[in-house]
Amino acid sequence: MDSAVAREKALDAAEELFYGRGIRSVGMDDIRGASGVSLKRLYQLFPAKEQLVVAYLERRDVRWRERLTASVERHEDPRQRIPAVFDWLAEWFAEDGFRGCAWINSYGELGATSEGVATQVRAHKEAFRSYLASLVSDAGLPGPLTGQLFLLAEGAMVTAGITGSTHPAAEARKAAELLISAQGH
Amino acid sequence: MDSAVAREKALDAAEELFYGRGIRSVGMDDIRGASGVSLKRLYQLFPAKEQLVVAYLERRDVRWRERLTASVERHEDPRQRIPAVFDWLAEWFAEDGFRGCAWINSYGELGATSEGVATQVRAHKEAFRSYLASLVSDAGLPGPLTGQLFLLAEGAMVTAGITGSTHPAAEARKAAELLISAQGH
DNA sequence: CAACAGGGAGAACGCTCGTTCTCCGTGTTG
DNA sequence: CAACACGGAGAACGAGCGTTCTCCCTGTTG
Repeated sequence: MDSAVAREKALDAAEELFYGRGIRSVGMDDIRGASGVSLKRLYQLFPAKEQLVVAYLERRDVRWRERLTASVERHEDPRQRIPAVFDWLAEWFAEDGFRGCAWINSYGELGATSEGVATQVRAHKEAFRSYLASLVSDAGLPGPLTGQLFLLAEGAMVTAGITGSTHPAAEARKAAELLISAQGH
Repeated sequence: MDSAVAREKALDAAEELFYGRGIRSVGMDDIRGASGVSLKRLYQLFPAKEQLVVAYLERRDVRWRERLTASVERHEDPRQRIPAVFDWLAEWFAEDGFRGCAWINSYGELGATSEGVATQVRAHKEAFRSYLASLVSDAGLPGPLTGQLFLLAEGAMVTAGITGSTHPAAEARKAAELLISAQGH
């Protein structure tokens, strides 16, 4: 088995297990069992568990933002792209096995003890925020709206994760529209 | 040492350590060391670690909501009470050792594996939401505003926790005011 | 064929941790 | 004083886990 393939299999298993059960409750042996990648190979690819965790967060970040932008950019009109963010959140919340935001969860679990994890989480949130900023700017809306939309999105993710409902996405979308029409020129 | 006193000391230590470092990274022996309550006594008071965790979240919930309401209710005018929620969040975020919302963090860490913790978290968030609902209703504002304010507050807590800044509270307050004037009659 | 590099299975190691147990000292009660 | 309940200190136990090591098989190279 190719080294790149083993790496992907390991990350697939890591993503499913870490996201579904939390990071500390998943052992390296669980990763081996779920991925079929031997411990020896796992430790060649990721010399310590923390590096596997960071790699999991990194790959998920890339994919998550790709999915978001692909969905949002189906709309040509920059004014429609902001509500589309919340529509995509609703789709995400409805997925099987949704358990909240992987980065918020990881931060709650390891933010205080793992610098690598904390850094990944901050980078992901910063990237999301700056994507929102670009949407706000492209729509000709005032910059301070960005932070407000960001808070609504974060609140929706947390609340959907805790309650298991998709409704926060619609609530946040509605609030976003009101904020836009209150502040758009 | 009185049993009630030992219980409070144990909970004091639990609160400081669990909140500051995460729950799984704190051992019962750490609690003993920080509280001065022997292991024997700890296990008399809380037959398993999970029960100590739940008791920590319960006591913190009561105190957190007391502090919030005490601060909010210094304002007589029901219209001023909603912004006051966000002002109090700003004070909370500025406290030494602030590391985000204890319930969101606990949920990220243990929500998937501990039913007791998940239940506590949902109860706390439900209580907070229904307090907001009462403020909205007392101010004569439309019910759907509640969910929007709730999302702003949750987003602010998460973001303040991750970034270490108090600014999300002010952003959320500003957004809340705009939503109120957009929807107030 | 001979030598060897690579990798798999899984045992082993060392540490942490939740929980329980042992031993001992102290204070109280009759 | 005698008997005993209570609680503290900390050892002990058993499980889980991150990480490494051993042993063996297989395929490749000269």
